[in-house]
Amino acid sequence: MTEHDDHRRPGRWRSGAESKQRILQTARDLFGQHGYRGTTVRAIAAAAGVDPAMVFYFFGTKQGLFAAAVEMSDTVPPAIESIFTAGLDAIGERIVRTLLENLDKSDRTPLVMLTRSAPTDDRSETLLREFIDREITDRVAAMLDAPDAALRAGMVNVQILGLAVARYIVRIEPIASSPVEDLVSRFGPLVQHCLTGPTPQPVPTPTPVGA
Amino acid sequence: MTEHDDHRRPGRWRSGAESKQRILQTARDLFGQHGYRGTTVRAIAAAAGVDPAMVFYFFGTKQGLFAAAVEMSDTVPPAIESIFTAGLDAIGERIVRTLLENLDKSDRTPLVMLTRSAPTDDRSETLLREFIDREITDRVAAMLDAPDAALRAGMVNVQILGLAVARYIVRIEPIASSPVEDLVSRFGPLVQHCLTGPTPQPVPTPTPVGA
DNA sequence: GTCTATAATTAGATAGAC
DNA sequence: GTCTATCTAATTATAGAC
Repeated sequence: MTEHDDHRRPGRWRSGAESKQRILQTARDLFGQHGYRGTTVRAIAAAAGVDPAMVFYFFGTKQGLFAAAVEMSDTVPPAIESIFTAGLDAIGERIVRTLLENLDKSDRTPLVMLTRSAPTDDRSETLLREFIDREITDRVAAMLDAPDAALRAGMVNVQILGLAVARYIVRIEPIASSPVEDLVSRFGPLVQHCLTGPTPQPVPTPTPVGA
Repeated sequence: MTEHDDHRRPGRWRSGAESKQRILQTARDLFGQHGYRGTTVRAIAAAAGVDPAMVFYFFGTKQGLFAAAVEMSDTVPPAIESIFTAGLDAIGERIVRTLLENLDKSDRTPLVMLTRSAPTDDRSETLLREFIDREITDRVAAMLDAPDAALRAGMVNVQILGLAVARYIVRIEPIASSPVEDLVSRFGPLVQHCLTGPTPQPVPTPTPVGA
């Protein structure tokens, strides 16, 4: 809804590419709000102001549309790069801030779309796993040379997923409506500790069972 | 599948309650695996070995069945109590261990069912929010007298949700297949720090923007 | 490129026999 | 209580006119 190029060029560009873009944009919105199974092609078509048949004309199947909507990476890439090029110092803060700032301004981001879709759609589950591995785990693990690099990166994934789910999917308070900076000052150090903190002892307190 | 009372009492108990229980059990399994929208009444009936019509006979609607399956709290209650009755000491460990142990032995727990269903079903989203508030946030916040008690409890929610999603929904490695004790020794102190750690400064490093 | 059918399938839900 | 048959509505997807 934000920045629509509504000046329809009369001649050039045959005019079909415009509909395709509107469909994609709308698809990202709805998939991001209701997930894969919760979003119908008809709903997307209606919201985009086109005929349902056009969706299939452009993207073949619903899955094809979803795939196109997911890999449209017009938001994250440039921001993500700057996280890792600055080294391990204060990287926790940068991860949290970048995550929240990107997700706050548009919940039609791949991370949200996939997180909403994964629970009911097997293909989305795989896509989300791959997305997280490629975009986060691999980069984070590559910066560490500790033997437990994978586990530490996994802990960061837990923070990111937990934050995304609590703030954007389930909307739990006060996480859902806290200012970005508040969450950065809380979760930044936490993420930093996951990556560069000391390795904990196996079981400090065995916690005796029973009464 | 674990403990089925298969000795069908000939006369007493009319014999209908048995089917009802089988349906409920199966419903928890499937809702926990595929979420609300990803599970059909017919699939539940088939897996339970009964006719689809019986499901509606007992529970009226699909939503009714889901509600009944969710509020069947046969797993968590006793374990949850012991977490909070032992005070703030090592509570992080207890929270993480209890969570993982309960979820590991049956992913048909309310937490998983709701977390799988919430992203595509509005009613489940609300139910999950209420469940978390009632079962976790309120109890945790009540133990703290700090002014930021709500935020700290929210941070614990992020840990729990992130752990649940990463391990049971999206199955991200190495979180998905790490032994419980490994995760306890990692996330226990983390959760503890969320609750009893020092309050962080607003913005330690303002992170200058641009090049 | 765009739209009007319409096919093929599937899901939730009901009526009524047994 | 249990099952057969069925209704209704919605969905993905296709064929073909314009």
